[in-house]
Amino acid sequence: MRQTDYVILGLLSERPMTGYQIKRIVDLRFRFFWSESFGQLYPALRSLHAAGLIEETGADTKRSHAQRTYKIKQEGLAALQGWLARPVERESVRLEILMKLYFSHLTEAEVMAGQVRLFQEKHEQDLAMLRMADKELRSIVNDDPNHPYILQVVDCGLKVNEAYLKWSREALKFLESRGNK
Amino acid sequence: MRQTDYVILGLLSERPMTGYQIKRIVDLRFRFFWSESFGQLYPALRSLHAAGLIEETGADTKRSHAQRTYKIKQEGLAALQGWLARPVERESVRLEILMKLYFSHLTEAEVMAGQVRLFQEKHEQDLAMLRMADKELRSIVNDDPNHPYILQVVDCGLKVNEAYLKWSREALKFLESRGNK
DNA sequence: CGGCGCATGTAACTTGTTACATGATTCC
DNA sequence: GGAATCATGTAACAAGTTACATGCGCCG
Repeated sequence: MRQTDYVILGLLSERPMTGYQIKRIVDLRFRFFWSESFGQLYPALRSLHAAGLIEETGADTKRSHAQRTYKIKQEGLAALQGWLARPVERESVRLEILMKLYFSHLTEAEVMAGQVRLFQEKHEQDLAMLRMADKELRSIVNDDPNHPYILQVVDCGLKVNEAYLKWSREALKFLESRGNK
Repeated sequence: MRQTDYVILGLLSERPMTGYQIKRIVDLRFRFFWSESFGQLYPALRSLHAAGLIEETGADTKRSHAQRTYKIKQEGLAALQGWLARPVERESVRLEILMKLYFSHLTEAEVMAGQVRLFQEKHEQDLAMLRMADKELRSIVNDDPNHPYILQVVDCGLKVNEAYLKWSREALKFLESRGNK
């Protein structure tokens, strides 16, 4: 069982879904701390099905590219709960921008400023999306037992992205002052 | 050329080094935003050598497990500078703790609090190391043209880890209040 | 009827980790 | 001479991406 398997089980614990829907949700909601590709998702769904942790609901599973909606089974939920209780194994972060910046005395400050501006734009977008999610969730926080937990996740995103943006502004100020020399 | 190749070129641009020393530096200084394993490093050193971007300095390269000290060549420096100027391609973050938290209405709040405490401890360590690096660098900021840039990198680490810790405290407060119910 | 969005799937490839084997050097 | 640390290397595996092929259903 890989991390991908547990992400799938988690999302299926909310409601039955297709692989495509899972991918959409990961891209939208988990964007700032996770990613999955179809190349991981579809094989993982097959193997979870083969392992009896999820089942297919609905009709025509015969056609080759028919829509497949999966539903979590008791066994799947148990596996998910086991994972939730086990300590985190892999926390991976790779920020190419920081590696570049580390060596950027070898290049023009103005070039590096361009890199930081792109970084800043990306995280401004993330922050905007997180603020929207936060606002919406707060208005329906009591509708579902998992909403308060999701708010915590969003809050981490808010804080980290605010830190990124604050840093971007300062780094840009520094690089721009260098560029003028 | 992969990301690993450029990290190696970057470190060799400071001074000649062995693969082992590169690994040590990545583990210590880049810890909070990067990682490399020996399984990547040694083959990468070979291929950079074969490509003529780095050269071996020193004597006995005949023995099988002899120490190999590599030095960057002009071509290597040019390749590195090219990479620095190209836009960032891959920015990857995977925070298992947030994925777990997202689904943690399915488990005991006290269990999840344990996960957050581990996260908190890890980032307290990172922050302590970053604060030390910051202090030391500030005292010798004019000794080397790359020090001001490295300070920027450290500053990003400081801000992000402070955000993580602030979040951890709040998330713990939330989870502990849930646990008592 | 053409394009778009939904949808599934896989093969080739790249990337990264782990475990292991080996050997050199230093210091007690 | 034994332990720790420095040091190199690889093979097997695991994880992840990309590019491509297929096909459905809806809307204009």
